[in-house]
Amino acid sequence: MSDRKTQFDKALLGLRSLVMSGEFAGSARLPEVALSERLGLSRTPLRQAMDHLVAEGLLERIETGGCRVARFTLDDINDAIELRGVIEGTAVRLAAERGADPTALAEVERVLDRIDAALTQPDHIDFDAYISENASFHRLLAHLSGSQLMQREADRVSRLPLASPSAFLREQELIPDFSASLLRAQHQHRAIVEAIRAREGARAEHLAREHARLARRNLDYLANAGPGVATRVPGLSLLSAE
Amino acid sequence: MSDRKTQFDKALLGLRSLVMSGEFAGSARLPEVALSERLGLSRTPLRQAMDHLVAEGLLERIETGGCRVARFTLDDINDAIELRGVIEGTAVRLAAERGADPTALAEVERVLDRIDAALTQPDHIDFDAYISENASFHRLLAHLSGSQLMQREADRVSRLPLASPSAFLREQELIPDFSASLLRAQHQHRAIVEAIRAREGARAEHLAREHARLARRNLDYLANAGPGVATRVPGLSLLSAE
DNA sequence: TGACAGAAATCTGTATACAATCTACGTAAT
DNA sequence: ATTACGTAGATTGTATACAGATTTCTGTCA
Repeated sequence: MSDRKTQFDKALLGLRSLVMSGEFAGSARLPEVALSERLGLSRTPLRQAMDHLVAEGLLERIETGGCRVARFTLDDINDAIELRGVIEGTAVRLAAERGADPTALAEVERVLDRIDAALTQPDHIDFDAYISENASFHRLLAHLSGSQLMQREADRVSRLPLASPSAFLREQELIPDFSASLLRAQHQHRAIVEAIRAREGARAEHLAREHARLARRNLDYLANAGPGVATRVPGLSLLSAE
Repeated sequence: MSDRKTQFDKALLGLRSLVMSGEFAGSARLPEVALSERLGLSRTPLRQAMDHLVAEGLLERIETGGCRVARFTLDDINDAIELRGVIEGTAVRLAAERGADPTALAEVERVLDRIDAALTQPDHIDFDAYISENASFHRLLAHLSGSQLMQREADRVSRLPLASPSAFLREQELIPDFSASLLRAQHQHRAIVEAIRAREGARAEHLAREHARLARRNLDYLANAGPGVATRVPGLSLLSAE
């Protein structure tokens, strides 16, 4: 079965969340024995997980051996978001150019309907639903290209630290005009799908790029919102002062 | 020292070249013990290397355990080349928009001069020099953006199977009009740098995308050139019939 | 007091041992 | 003949042991 939890999976999830929590955010080396004991497994799967996170960019190798938590500037994260926009943009352009599978398109629109439902309840936006459906939308979007590679790379770039489409969605109460921004985002969602249907590749690409920029606004705001916020947004503590 | 050859490095290089040679191209599982003995190391660094090649896309995991050599369609490789064009295009666009470091720009132009020198000798094109300088050019190009992330990702996408800027350069004698194509490529190189200097981001981006398309032409030709060629071009034997 | 050398302790990279799982083959039943 | 099943062998995932390198600590000397 593919959903069998292996020790490596445990190590990966556990280590990632430990790192994102900021507990090891200094530039010290990650101690393998201590971590493996803490996670309840041996060094072998832990080191596997460390390799994986180095590839993801969350950790960086130390010349003399071992890893440390990587540090990011605001520019780094903005670049990562930009790159996500570019790759998602390419996926939707290819979907438009090559023609998307109607079944997949229909499924995307069902997701968009559910997002509408989450947003249009007056006085009560269902944030949890939005977050989960938004993630689905972005996953399905890459799928529309019909290219396994695009799907994989879009997925990958979303895992870059703080570049995910959902990175800042949990911080509703911290960001001003947040629900207005969600409505704008959903409008862009619709426009992207419309462009794909109309085989307007360039338009779809530009829309996807612009869509990613919404995350930059939120990031910039949170980064300047003072130190108290850093501890509440997972991963934000990895931001170095420049 | 960072140039200390570790067992993992040996495993990575050895395994990659074994896989690219096509010897294991069937869909059978890669036997770890046999491979580790053959490469003269233990299973630990070998498995590390396998993880790395899975992330690179050269191997794929098997549900029930272990890895096999991934198989590619022509479409897969064309997508990889397209993606390389997109990412290199983004890097040069950012370089143009943000302004490239003059020192780095000067170095890029020195490389271009050396490519000219390799190409303009009548009756004798220095292919080896071209290959090496071309690789330098592409590496430096990503560097111009000033973004570490772009550099890393451009590097990464060049390692996708058969998507590297140099993937088909060694097959000069197999491809018709090859030297003409090299001249065209160099013309595009110059234009890209010119666009960066002029801060013409969109132009730089489009040029880089178009530049990547040159590789697609070569790929399409080699893929249809019959079975004899597959054994001569490293990695081409991984192409599945569709 | 500060710098430096050397030794002790710690830690990583690698090899190997082990257990759970998968694969393959052979046997039996339909 | 073909399918189901069970067992034996092989193979992976994981833990642990070990050696070399690195960091840290301590004591000495300037």
